[in-house]
Amino acid sequence: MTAQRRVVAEVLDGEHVHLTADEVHARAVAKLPEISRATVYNTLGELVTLGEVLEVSTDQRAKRYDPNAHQPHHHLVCAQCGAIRDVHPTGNPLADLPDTERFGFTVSDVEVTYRGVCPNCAAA
Amino acid sequence: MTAQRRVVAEVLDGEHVHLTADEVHARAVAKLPEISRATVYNTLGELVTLGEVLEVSTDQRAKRYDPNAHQPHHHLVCAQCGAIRDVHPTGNPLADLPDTERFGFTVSDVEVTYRGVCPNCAAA
DNA sequence: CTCCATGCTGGACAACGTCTAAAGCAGTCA
DNA sequence: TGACTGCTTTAGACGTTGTCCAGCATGGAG
Repeated sequence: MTAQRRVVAEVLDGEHVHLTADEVHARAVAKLPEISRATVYNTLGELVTLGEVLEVSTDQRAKRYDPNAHQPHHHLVCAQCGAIRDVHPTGNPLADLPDTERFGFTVSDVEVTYRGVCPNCAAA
Repeated sequence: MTAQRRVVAEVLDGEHVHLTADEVHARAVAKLPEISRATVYNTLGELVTLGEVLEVSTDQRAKRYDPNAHQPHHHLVCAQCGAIRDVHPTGNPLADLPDTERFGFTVSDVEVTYRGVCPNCAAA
């Protein structure tokens, strides 16, 4: 546990939104000016490997990091502004995939992304 | 309808796999050597707008283009080799999102991505 | 034939992420 | 204490993917 890793962890812990790697870097620099981009990427990668943080890619521009890794949830994305909310649908999509549709895969995870327009963008 | 657009459409029609933009470009060049990358991107973008082709992003490296746009389906991705299969789960995930979880969004679409390990990678 | 609109081309550019060589910074062991 | 060892960080180069733009080609209208 180095100063750099602590700062990255603090940034993610403090902000309960879905930050991009660059946003994490920007906030980390505010706390520790000499931290480098590579370190932020490395640390984020380690946190993902450890299961402390989830990688989410709702658009294909930049990965986002979700500190809420311990409670399973899915995402609702505004198609216009890109805002992301965590949502908790009922039902279990894993159970909705019959064996005949698994093609021999060992299926371990499902990711559900709802897309729509948020109230802000709808008003504009 | 120009020669370039025809070639892009042919590539997508001929290959029932999920190609990246660069793969589409490579195959298009084989049929029409002077086609440029920008044209492929433009044409793919138009096809997506027209609803003829779906944009899929299962990894965050490159968008993939799915010619099977007219039948709703979801995707099963191998976490190791990246292979993609179309799947048709039972149930309707849209109905699984209660109003209290919509936060005022107008939800129009759901994308479900199953992740696992394909038989090939499991054997290796 | 000339003009005009449209589309194509090639290359520059931008965003995002990864890699590498070198330096820093503990601990360990004599 | 001083050298050794291994891990981390740094800065920047690099690669990939995608977008933009200025100029050229093409084909139809008048």
